Amino acid sequence: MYYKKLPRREREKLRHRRQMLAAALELFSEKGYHNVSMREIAEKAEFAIGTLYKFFKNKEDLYKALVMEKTGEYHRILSGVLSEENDILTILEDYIAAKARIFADSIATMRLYFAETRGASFNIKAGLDQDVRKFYNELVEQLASVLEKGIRGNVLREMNPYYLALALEGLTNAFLFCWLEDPEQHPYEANVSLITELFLKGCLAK
Amino acid sequence: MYYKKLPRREREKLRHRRQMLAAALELFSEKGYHNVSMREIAEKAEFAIGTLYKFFKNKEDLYKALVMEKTGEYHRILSGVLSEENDILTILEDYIAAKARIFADSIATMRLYFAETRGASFNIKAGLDQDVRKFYNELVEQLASVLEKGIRGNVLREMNPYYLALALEGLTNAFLFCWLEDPEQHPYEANVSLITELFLKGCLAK
DNA sequence: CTTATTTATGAATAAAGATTCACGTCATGA
DNA sequence: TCATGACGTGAATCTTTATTCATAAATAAG
Repeated sequence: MYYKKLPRREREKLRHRRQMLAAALELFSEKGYHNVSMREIAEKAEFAIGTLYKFFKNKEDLYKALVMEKTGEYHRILSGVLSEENDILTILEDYIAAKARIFADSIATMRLYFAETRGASFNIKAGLDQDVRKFYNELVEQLASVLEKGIRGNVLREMNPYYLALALEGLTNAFLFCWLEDPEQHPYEANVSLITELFLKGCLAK
Repeated sequence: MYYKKLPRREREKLRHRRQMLAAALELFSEKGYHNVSMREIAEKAEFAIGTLYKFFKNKEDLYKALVMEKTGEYHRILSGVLSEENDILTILEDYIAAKARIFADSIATMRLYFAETRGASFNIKAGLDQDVRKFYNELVEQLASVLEKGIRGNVLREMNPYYLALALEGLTNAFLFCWLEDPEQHPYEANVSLITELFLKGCLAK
């Protein structure tokens, strides 16, 4: 384990950095990029403004670091699920459930994540935009290739796998948004099987 | 026709107001609320800043007027489709297609609309948020009640109609977003039937 | 203990942008 | 033609932040 080797000073520095990012996450996800000031972040993290600037070149840099870090985590998990050796249907259910778990773990991150990937990425000038999109597109592509395998194996019917992936994303996201707005009224976990069913069999009677 | 009765002065005033809103729409939808200045809007509309403030109390007021106006239009159309006397399947296809048409008509408005309803509404402090959400929720409820009719008529299978409406929204929105990002690569119109099929029959083989 | 180095601080600076308002300009009616 | 009120103007003001930097505190090295 690398971090054990690091001298105390270094470890502290990393911890401070994490604290700053945690404070920033909470604020950004609640109020959005432009409605949060560096002063606010500094106060919440219990550091001086100047200290923030020792760690991050500027506000955009801080934001980018935050989003990239969280996006990376998120995608690593989902990508892992999609790489399992299970059969398609199991993978799909796992994927849908994994999304639920990630959301449950950290609503704040999710808000941020969606603001970036789904909102027309108005929050920030440029640059980040591209990087996050890349992550997201990779995930959709990976999902598409899993679905394609299902199609080739005659488990799923013949259709454009990319669009199918898109559909699944749209479906799950709709429920996740709904859940975000009113967590106890619309629990996502409870709907995992509904989503799976709907995706596989549609809503037509019989 | 009311506007004919209005004295010329009044009509001009209304036209000016529209011009300002049009300029604002273009800018906001392209760069987002916080990255557009009142000066910019004034210049684009070819008025002085002071004039803008004669029409709108402040920036937020202008934004709100804009979003509410466009949201109203959008929902009036979709609500109309949902109120037709046709059978469920026809209504559904019409609905999906109507969404396509609206999007095609004005990408700018759509960006704005989604930034408000789907992005966690970071763009603006409050107030608007609620009003727009209300519009959106009404629409989903209306869609749900149409779907419910379909369920009662045994055309669709037994399930929570609200969640079904949610699913359809998610599905269509995913494709619309995709189209927004790359209009010629992923034409939405071309996918209307794919969406309908998928929604009704799912993707399971046989 | 002294010096050097690294890290933390927050008052001061600078820039951006929202909002105001005292003043022109134009149309209307007497 | 002149008076009046509605409309339009944009320089000046007022706020709000992002960002810098001289200084202090903490830590490590000798």
